[in-house]
Amino acid sequence: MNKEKSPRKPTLFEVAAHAGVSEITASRALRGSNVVTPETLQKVQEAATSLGYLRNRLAGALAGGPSNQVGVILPSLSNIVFPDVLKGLEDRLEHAGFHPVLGISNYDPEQEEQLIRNLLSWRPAGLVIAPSGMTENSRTMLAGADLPVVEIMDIDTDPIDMAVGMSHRGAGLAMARHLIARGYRRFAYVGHDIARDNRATARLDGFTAGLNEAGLKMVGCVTLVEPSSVALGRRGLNMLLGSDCARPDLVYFSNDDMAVGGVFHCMAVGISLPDQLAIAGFNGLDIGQSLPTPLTTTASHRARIGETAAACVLKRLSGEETPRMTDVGFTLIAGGTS
Amino acid sequence: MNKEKSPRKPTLFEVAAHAGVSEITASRALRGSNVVTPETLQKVQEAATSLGYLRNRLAGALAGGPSNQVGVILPSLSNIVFPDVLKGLEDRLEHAGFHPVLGISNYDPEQEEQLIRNLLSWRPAGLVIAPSGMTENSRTMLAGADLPVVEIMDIDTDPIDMAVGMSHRGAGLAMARHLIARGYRRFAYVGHDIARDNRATARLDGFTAGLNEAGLKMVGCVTLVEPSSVALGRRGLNMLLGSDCARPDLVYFSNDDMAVGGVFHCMAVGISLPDQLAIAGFNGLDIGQSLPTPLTTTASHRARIGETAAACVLKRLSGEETPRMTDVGFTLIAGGTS
DNA sequence: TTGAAAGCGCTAACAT
DNA sequence: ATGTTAGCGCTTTCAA
Repeated sequence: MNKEKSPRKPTLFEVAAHAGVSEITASRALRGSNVVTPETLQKVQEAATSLGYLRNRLAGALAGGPSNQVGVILPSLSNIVFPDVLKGLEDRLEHAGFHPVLGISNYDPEQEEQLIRNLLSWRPAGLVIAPSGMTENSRTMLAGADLPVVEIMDIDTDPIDMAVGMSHRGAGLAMARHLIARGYRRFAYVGHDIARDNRATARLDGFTAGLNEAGLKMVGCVTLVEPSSVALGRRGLNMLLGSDCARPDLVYFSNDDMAVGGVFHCMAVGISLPDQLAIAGFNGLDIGQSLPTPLTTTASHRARIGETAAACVLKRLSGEETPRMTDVGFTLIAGGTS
Repeated sequence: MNKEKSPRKPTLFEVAAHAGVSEITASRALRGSNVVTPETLQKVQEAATSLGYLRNRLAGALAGGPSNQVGVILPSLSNIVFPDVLKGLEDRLEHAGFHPVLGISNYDPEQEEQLIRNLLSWRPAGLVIAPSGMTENSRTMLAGADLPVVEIMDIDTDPIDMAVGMSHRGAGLAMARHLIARGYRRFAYVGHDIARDNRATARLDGFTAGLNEAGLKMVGCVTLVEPSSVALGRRGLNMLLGSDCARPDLVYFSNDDMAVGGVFHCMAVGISLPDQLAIAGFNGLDIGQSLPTPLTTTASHRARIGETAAACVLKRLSGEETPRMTDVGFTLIAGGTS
């Protein structure tokens, strides 16, 4: 396969020759311009099909035509959160015939900078990024690149161009207030590698602020320097309860994966929820809501963030006005684990 | 932002002029050719930095330079399976400075064909695809495109160029044999939208074949025409047990998401696992293994499939020999739910 | 080690 | 409605 030296792919020139028109007419026809007559359109289409012509967008974009590529930089694909965002993005982009060109930064500003440089070198139509501590260079490149740039997930900081997301600090704060109103007083926290995930940090900040408002503070805290997972949450809760801190009445987890792990730990060792211990998470994943007792959590609208970000790029490209900030909000879910 | 008419980005020509060399020398320097002297290299790099030069790979690729884009077509991003594959792919590609350009086919052959056409029009260096019933046109385009093409997930059919995956039929068969050896006899199945997911179908085929070997057949079967999810598995098991089929002693689910839903249903209604009912899934997800009772399942090596596929593309590009078929295998996990 | 020439395949701009 | 001209910014020969 692919061994015989290919007889060079037909170009627009060949197609035009076969159809008996000029190159530019063939180009217009194939791109669906409405100035070509139906007859020429058909001739060109037939020529293209019979020759097996395949458009070369490299040349098209270089010559000043539009690109349909959108750079997308995400910190990770390890849990379902960013795939959900990507799904929303892809969905909306695909409807417009656009494609995401993907880069994963691993929460590393240096890698992120490298990715930005790399992706921009393809002259994409737009860029969507879930920032991981952008460097000065990163900001400069994006600000100077003259394309729509959407920073996603968080709206707690000022964006270079546009931002779509929610306030993670606000989510933590709302959850704290909700739980305090329900009567909980002795709070503990189980988190994952928080140094790199500043959105989790923002939630914890907000949560802590909520406790402070009521004159409370954490009675215990376990942070494990690993990526979040169900297994890690299970282990984390086990550590927390084994430590000599005051027995908490509610444990706030850095996200739902972790919280589900906490629920499983309780099931395994016979702690009854929510009487003996209450649990809250963040994200509103399917898995948490399908538990025998649905998880108390905050639903983040991940797919909607992706869709909205894509919409912002597309709108800007079509010359429409776009909001600088879009808050997709969050939804507190008062489940059965609290 | 982005409003002032941009003063046109500096091109290689500007960089070369600043460095006092020719365009081609600047090009060679910036691409890390080892024929330029260290002095010229430095001059060029300085010029590039001071001008804020950003390489244009559109032009580079059009002029015959290499592309570092790899088309990736997946059927879905809705559960963690394909993101895991994508993660493996991205990881390996990124190390080589390559980027996936993504398309989601939604298990639809027509969309898939459109995506192939679209992605190929960017003249990527390679293409990785989890096929969803490729059309004749799709096969023709891929066979004629003269680039490395890797079909992933399944190795039960003959690939156009290369294939990386596992035998889903074999996985179903192995699970059936294992369970029969453990003494189970009354099997039922709960599945999701199987018409579109032919890998799930292949597993079921294999599983059924295993039953046949032992002179057994399914005592019950529920198939719900929706994407798989924990919630759906829970619902599916509820329906199965409410139907008038013979009471099964083991339920095989179309995947782990579904199976975990089944486990949750049992927990909720007080069916004890595995005494009253046994459950088996497929994929070996973290969530299943973190259950109070770890799930019996077959681990698929998803990230490894992605990594291997990327490696195949990269190898082929560097002129090395590549295997036509790579079987990454699967691992049966005898958990506590059976 | 460096450079000059020639194009990659297409599209915008300006005719006609 | 169609065509002509002139590049887009780079890299591959081929030469010096």
